[in-house]
Amino acid sequence: MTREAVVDAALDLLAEGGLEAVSFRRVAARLGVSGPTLYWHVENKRQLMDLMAEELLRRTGRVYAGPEEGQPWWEWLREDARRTFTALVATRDAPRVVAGNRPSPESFAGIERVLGVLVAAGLRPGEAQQALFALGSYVIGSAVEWQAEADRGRSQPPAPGGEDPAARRACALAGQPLLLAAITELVRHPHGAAFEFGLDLLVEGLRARYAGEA
Amino acid sequence: MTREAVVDAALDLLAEGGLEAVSFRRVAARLGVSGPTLYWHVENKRQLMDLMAEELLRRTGRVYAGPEEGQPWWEWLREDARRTFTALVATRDAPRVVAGNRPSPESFAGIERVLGVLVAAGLRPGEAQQALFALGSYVIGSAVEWQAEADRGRSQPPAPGGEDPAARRACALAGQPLLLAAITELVRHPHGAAFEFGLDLLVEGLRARYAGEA
DNA sequence: CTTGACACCCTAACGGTGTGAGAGGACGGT
DNA sequence: ACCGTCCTCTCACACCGTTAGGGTGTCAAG
Repeated sequence: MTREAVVDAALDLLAEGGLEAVSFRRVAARLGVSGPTLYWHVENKRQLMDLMAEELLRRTGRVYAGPEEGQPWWEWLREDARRTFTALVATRDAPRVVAGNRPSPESFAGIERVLGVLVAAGLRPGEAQQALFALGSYVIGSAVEWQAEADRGRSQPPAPGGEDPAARRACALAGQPLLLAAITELVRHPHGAAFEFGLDLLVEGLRARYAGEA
Repeated sequence: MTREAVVDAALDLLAEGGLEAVSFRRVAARLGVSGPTLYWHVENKRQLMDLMAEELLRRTGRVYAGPEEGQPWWEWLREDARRTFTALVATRDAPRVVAGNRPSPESFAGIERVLGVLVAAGLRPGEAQQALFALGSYVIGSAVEWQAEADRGRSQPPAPGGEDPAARRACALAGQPLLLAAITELVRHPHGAAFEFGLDLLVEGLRARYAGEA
């Protein structure tokens, strides 16, 4: 009955039933423990959420680990963002849990390492931090938006216009030809294409701005 | 006692006490009405949140209005994102309310107009939509992150290290010299600088990619 | 003038939530 | 044998979203 076990149980509940399924009583029940007992291991619900966010980020696979041998820093930034995004989108409501959680003191060392890489590439420390902030904001913003759309699709599938999805879209978007064209164009792409588009803008912008100074 | 009044009261409560201060009973009390009465005007709490998000976006000042005469599309994109960001950051918890709300059907017309502008600039409809998605995700992601930090500063000001903020930072970040350098560098900038950095990357990336084809 | 329909509001209540207070059991050191 | 510390319990509070059902008022039709 450690604090880790509590966080694990909470994350299990999150994966199964979404954010609203995570309650103190339910987490306790899953551990064979009754309600307020959790207050011995965890200070707050807020703190539990923070711990969950931290653990979720840790499970995305060695975030802030640093680039591999011979890998350009921009490629590494891109891949790290991509991995975080897919991991967040994979488990239900994970983006909403992670959103707005400042890295814990123990993550500072990792951030420090990444800043080191970027500073070695020619960025000033402030620029490096801004770049990290921009990438992080974009990743979690995209993940939140993405999951919200997934939830919507799960709750209101009864749309008029028949069974064919294309026909339904055409019916719903009558009068907005460009939106219709955009969506039918995007439907052919893999699911993460919209995310990749902005990611490419950010990373390539960084590369164009700072590459070659290392 | 219209639905608009309910949403207005809810937004007042949000501005005063944050998201957790917005409850059906409190909104009703502010309107001189008792609890479940709201169910006559509003279907759900979820729907109330959606309406609040919609109204919040509307109050950012004519979003999706279209560029002004002689204004390049990229400048207009940038300014629109900036206005939305500052408006969201201005009222407490507004980012969390807005995050993950798909534009209502009535906003489709506005989106259609923006897509028209971008398509006229040479983007394909799918690209235009991806650009809008990227900008929107970045804006709300930044706003959420930003406000979360503001909340944190409000809740845990008792930090060790004395009164001087700089000394406190130096104490807290001992061992992370680059982070310390980054923060002391950023403290001199206006508060929106970190947001502006990523916004510039996105907008300039779009401009470099598609300008001149119009 | 009466009657009925409808819009709007009420109270009572249910099950759930986060959280606090205090009691009690297990266990190791003195 | 006693104490203190860890851990869990029960009980209780105040609040939450939501449902059910019973009222008022206004207003049109008979």
